[in-house]
Amino acid sequence: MRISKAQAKENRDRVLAAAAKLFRERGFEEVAVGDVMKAAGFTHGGFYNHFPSKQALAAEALDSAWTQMADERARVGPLADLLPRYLSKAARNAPGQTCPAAALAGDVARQPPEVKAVFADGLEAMIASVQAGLPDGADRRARAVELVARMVGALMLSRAVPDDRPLANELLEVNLRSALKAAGES
Amino acid sequence: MRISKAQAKENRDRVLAAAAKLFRERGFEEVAVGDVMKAAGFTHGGFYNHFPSKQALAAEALDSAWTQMADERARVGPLADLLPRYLSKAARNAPGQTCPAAALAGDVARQPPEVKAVFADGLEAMIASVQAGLPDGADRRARAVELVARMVGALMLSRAVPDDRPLANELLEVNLRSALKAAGES
DNA sequence: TGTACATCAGTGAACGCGCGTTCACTGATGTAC
DNA sequence: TGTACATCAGTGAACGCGCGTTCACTGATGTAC
Repeated sequence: MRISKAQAKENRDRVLAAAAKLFRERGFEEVAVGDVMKAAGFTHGGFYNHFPSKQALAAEALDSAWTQMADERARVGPLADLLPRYLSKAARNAPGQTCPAAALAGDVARQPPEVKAVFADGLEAMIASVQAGLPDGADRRARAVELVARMVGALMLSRAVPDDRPLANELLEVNLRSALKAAGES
Repeated sequence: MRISKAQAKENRDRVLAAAAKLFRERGFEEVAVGDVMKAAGFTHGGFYNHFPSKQALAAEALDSAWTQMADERARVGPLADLLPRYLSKAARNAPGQTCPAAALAGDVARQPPEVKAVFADGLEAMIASVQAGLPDGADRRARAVELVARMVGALMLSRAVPDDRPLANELLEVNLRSALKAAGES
């Protein structure tokens, strides 16, 4: 049955949203095209009406995840409000709805250039946004790059450590404290 | 043909070394048991004489990679010598021979608890080693945790960005500079 | 505005392929006597 | 020390399964007149 153009676009967006969530939760390879379509409420066959390949979906879904994260940055506002959310246990336990870098940097490193390019664009935007929230100074860009590396590293490592180890929370807390210090100096 | 016990152990070690390299290069899911055996010079069927499952290999290979990295830390010596190696283009391009955290943290986050435990042990050792190389002070452990998060984050992000973007090197250089500063203060 | 037909989003079966794992087999090593 | 036999590391075919992708089909939507 054919569907209205508006409906088709909405359905495509549902697929993309499901992919953005599932890929961050399980990684590119561990999510099947069928899983994404099922999560969006469809059967798998229709996938290729919207995307030429799974890899193309990966690139678009990554872009979509970055956009979602940029929207949240805009909504939350100041860096001092963002950091405690970014380095929280809640974020740790919800990779599907949080930073694409922390969820997918390892996977993206093994993806083709097109996917890496999308990743880099989103990361540049994140760095620029963090930079805008830092106190003035000649090395503000450098401080932003450092802070982003630390945020992403801390969240990733915390997720790779078993929940019940003190280290899992230590990574978040220690880095949050010093990140707030970096964001607060003026 | 049966093989001598010494030879069998040596063969097992060869499989483990191949796995430690391949898993870091391509991730757990993207490497087949057959790939590992072939890289070690065997056919795939004999794998189960040495390991009960691919997952068990993943845990052992991760442990092996951490040991290899700890050996290198011991060999290189002072933190000020280690940091320029860790955050180098050479390291960026050789995930199979460098830090397991930077190569596999994303994958490990989705692995069962046994694998996460091995990861956490290696990470604790790395933190302790970095801590020992830092200037004295009450918050030395915290500074070590921060530094490790930044090192791992910077290397991972650099690998996820296309080689030809300035950001790929900026991540390494900026973080190296400030890491050396953190290591040098006394 | 109404009619006839082309379009195309979604369905579900089917494809070829590579994966993790199993198995029967081989023959040198290890061991019981 | 020598002999007979059990052991077991390595081989390569085979297994069942899930994957990405293709395809014939359906029927409501879009469009030409």
